[in-house]
Amino acid sequence: MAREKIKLRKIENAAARQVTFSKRRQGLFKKAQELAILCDVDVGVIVFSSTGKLYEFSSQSMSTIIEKYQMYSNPSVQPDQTLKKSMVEKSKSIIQDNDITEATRLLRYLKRKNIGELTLEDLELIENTLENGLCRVLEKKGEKFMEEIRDLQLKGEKLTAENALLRQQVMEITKGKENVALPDPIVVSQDEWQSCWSTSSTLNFGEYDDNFDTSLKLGLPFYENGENWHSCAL
Amino acid sequence: MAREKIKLRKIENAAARQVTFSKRRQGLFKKAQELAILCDVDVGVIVFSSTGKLYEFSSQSMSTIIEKYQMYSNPSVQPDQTLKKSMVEKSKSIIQDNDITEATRLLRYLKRKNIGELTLEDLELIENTLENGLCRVLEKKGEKFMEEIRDLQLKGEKLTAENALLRQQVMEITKGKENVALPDPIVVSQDEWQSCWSTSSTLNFGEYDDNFDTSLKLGLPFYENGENWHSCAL
DNA sequence: AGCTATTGATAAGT
DNA sequence: TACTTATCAATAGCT
Repeated sequence: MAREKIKLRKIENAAARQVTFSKRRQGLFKKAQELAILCDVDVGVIVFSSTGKLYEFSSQSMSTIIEKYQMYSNPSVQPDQTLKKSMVEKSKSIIQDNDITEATRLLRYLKRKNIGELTLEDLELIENTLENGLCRVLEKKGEKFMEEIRDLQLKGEKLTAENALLRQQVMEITKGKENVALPDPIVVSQDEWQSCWSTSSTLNFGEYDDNFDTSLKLGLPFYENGENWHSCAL
Repeated sequence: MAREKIKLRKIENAAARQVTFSKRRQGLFKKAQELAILCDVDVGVIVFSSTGKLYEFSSQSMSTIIEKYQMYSNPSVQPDQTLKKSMVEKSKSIIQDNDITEATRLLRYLKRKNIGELTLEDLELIENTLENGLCRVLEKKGEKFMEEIRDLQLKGEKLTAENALLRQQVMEITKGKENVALPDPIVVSQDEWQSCWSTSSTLNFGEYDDNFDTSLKLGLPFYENGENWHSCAL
């Protein structure tokens, strides 16, 4: 945000990176401070430099904030019984979301139509779809998806933790009591749990991608090699 | 920083304060994100609204950062062991899929360009994108996402079942032995588990999104409006 | 939710 | 390392 726009990616020059780190860290803390005061909220910011050094800002005490955070994200509750059967159904209905369906239908229509035959109406339809439908919907979907996944992750963590605790209890109780017959617990190993992510890595279309538009905000040219794209203001 | 300068003190008007809170919270998270990427550092931000609602951003997993923080400020305490920390990262990479990025970049461009100015070349590009990229990719992406979620669900079910079994074991063993002292298990209730579909409770970034689109399908790239790692890329 | 006039943050340069 | 300044980015007040 200054003499030149910079791309949102790791600054390679170490010195420059250090300078930027100082400046932006200050800026971030200032913003946090302002947010806390203006809006009367609690804010905590933790930064670990690449060398492992800790920088922090908090409107109140950091430990208080962390405590609150942990209480919030790890509330202990009541025992459970059944499983969550409705989830799959939920998933299904989710997938056939209306807006997406509409948008996809449009796109399919466009695909069939000869490109030369597109009318202005078609184009406006495209734009409207993109503008009012797809973009926002997809955006929300991305967010929502991430929330769902993170939520599931949290639940999984809790369950795993509880699981470990329970298993430990059983171990302790039965210590030295080989006469106590117990059914083998169904165990989901941590490996298996984690594998649900590593197996899905094959589902990743690309690796970490440098082509990714990391420029700050809008305004970068788009398809830098295609001459007819140069003029576009994203 | 706008039409008028404001004083650095609590905004008295509740409505205005709420609006500012939304805007600046987004801004703060964006700044945090930029700092993390540009300077290759770990950043965690926790915000508690005055109503007690949690908002957070973290470049890695928040629990990792908090662990590090506690280790740093209290080296004697060895924090609990690693759960699936890489999952959030994985999620991020999933969201940053390449094809999607390309396709949505095109759409973003189209959104800005005056519809009348589209050249034939543009139109061909649209078609190609739609034909080869968007539809198929988005579909695939939706599937993948669902797979991820289903996978997590399965793991969760297994864990839940195992927990129930373990708890039963503990109950039986300790039956009539009130002298056996056991820590209370951390339990995730069914309600809570299910609620991960109906609410975005703990990790919700939006404020009053009653019209929030609960449908899910596609995850889209990354970073534009300052939402942390999920956002519109169109 | 969008839209701008302004203020604020900051990348380079000194 | 700190200061300066041209630019880019965030956002306050409105609609």
